[in-house]
Amino acid sequence: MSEACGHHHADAPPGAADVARAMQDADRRLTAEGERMTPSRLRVLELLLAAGEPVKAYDLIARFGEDGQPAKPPTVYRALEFLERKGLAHRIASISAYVACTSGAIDHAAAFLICDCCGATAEVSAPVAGDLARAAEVAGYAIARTTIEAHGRCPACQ
Amino acid sequence: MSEACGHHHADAPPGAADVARAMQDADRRLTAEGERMTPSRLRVLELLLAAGEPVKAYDLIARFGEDGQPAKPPTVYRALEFLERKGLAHRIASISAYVACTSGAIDHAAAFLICDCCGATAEVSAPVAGDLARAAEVAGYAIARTTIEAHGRCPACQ
DNA sequence: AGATGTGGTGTTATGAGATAACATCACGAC
DNA sequence: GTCGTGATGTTATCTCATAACACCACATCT
Repeated sequence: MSEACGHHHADAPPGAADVARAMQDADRRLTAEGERMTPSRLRVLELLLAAGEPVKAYDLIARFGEDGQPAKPPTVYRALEFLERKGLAHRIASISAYVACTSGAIDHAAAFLICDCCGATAEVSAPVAGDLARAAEVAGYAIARTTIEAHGRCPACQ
Repeated sequence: MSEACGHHHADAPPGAADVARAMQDADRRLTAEGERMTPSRLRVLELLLAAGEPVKAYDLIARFGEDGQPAKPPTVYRALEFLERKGLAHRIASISAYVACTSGAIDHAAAFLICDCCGATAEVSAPVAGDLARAAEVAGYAIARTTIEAHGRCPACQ
């Protein structure tokens, strides 16, 4: 996740208690909606939450087994697709990575600030809806979803 | 480039004269800047301009030779990197495709409206700079470049 | 002219990201 | 209990992108 600035310094990852709480919240919410929070889906969510920063799919695959056994790619990609569909995770296209959603809102258009130095990301909720929606209206497009990713340096890396 | 809507209808591609003119403009401008507009670079630019919509890298590779001979991947990826660096092309991360720049401005932050049905795209210039810049400032991030891509349906596909 | 530095190209090979296809399984509804 | 639906396991493959290294073109300096 890091680049040429020489000093690596990711955010402190969330503690195990935070991860467990977020997982329980998600589990309860989705189960109430009639969705199936299966072990694979919970495990991928756990890995994303524990990382606290964007993670590559193949890193998830490698970390999947408790005992160091990797998962098969479709196992993880299917879980990611589910989590993304349910608003628990986001794909960051510009770096081909995935991150747990840190916004309380569901069904939200997310935007990301991504540090090219240390890999930290900040999720900011839909700061651009107004402008972009206006541009789309002028052009006659009906927008279904957006990918908004800003790259640069986080406060610590400047 | 198209999806499940059943009716395929890309924009009419630009005519050969338009392509030739755009290539000459780019050639003159960059040559004046001391850059080398080599045959590979011109060819990739030509393919992008002629397509008039986002093109996958391996489609460019396949179409590269006049006689149907494909290029080697690095040839095309190097040209794309150059064209993107010079503001003549953009990568659209959410669909892993490349498109010729249709904005007159150089050094601009581009945003795209992408039709998931027919693959048409509209480049709109940095409609979001204000909002996103504000969010970045609040979070303390120094932004260097942005990826802004909105997916949905173009007027013709609705 | 000859030396040399920089940037571009050709080529081989491989790494990284993602999905197709098909068999099997779990579970609720009827 | 059988049937449909959605999840999973498994194999294989496809797509996207780059590393590494040799060689070449061209400008510049002496």
